[in-house]
Amino acid sequence: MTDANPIVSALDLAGYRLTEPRRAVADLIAEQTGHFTASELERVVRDRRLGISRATLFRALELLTELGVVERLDLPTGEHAYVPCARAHHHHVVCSRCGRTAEAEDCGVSDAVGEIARRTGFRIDSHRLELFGLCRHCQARTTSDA
Amino acid sequence: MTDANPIVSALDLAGYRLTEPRRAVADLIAEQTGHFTASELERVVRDRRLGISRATLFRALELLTELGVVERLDLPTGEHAYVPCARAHHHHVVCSRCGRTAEAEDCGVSDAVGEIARRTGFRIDSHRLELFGLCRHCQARTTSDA
DNA sequence: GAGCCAGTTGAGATCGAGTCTCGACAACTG
DNA sequence: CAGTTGTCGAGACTCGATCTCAACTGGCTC
Repeated sequence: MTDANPIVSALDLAGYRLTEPRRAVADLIAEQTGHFTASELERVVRDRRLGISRATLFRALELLTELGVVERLDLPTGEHAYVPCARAHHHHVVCSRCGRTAEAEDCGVSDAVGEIARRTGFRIDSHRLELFGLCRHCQARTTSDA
Repeated sequence: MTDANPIVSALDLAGYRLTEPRRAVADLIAEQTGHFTASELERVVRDRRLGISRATLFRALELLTELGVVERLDLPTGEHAYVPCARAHHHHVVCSRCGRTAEAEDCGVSDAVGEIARRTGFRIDSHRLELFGLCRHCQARTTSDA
């Protein structure tokens, strides 16, 4: 089987060894539709008896974060979560009901950042914008539910 | 002594007891110029023999966060930090060298957020923008240093 | 000023995410 | 196919944060 999983290819391209555990983690991540926490993955690993240790899981996540194929974000609760994503700079919109995420491009954010830099006198090197709300699907459900 | 410390007044107004430990924590926070982590505060408490337990410190921080007089933010390193701040919605600019923070008002961010909502179809309820860079002071020092 | 009582506190156990160590193992190279 | 070396697994460890529960105290009442 040629690897259909782009995460695996990313590892390969970056010159990392394609080990069994890494493939497994890559597959797990690839099947996530929204954000996920390390402990969620951990549970899946345990349930499916994939035999991947916690250390390896964290190492894989760290590696993939470095490669830019997943991104770490902070939920309003203070939890750390991960989202699979593309390399370019963008922002994440997280559904607080179902956990679905969407990526949003700049949309004028960098203009705002420039304006903030001007007003505060700071030289802004990086920024992080995280958005929380309801996805289309959950909005519809809320209207009919409540 | 009438309490000059606005954090103490905020506690009072919200109907919480003005206990010795809370006053002490409020004072500590009031003297911070930038962001600070819970463990930094913890060290200060220990150094000054204020006799405040960790649990109390965390409880006070939680309470003050709830009241909106401090805000919790996530540093790029993944650490949790706090900044004293006003109640209105705004964003924090953090100097990655010295830790100074500035508050930035909207500056067009909410327009961008609206645009993102439109494009993704999400109903955005809240967002968090954190900016990292160098403050004026550290920019000057960098230029002369390097 | 004394007494009462719910809200708070302190000490320390506990939790839980994440990291580290180190011997064993397996992926790529020639 | 053997060697090199990157990676893995198990489990101890770290450390931020939370919880428990008995003791205490701030603020109200009289």
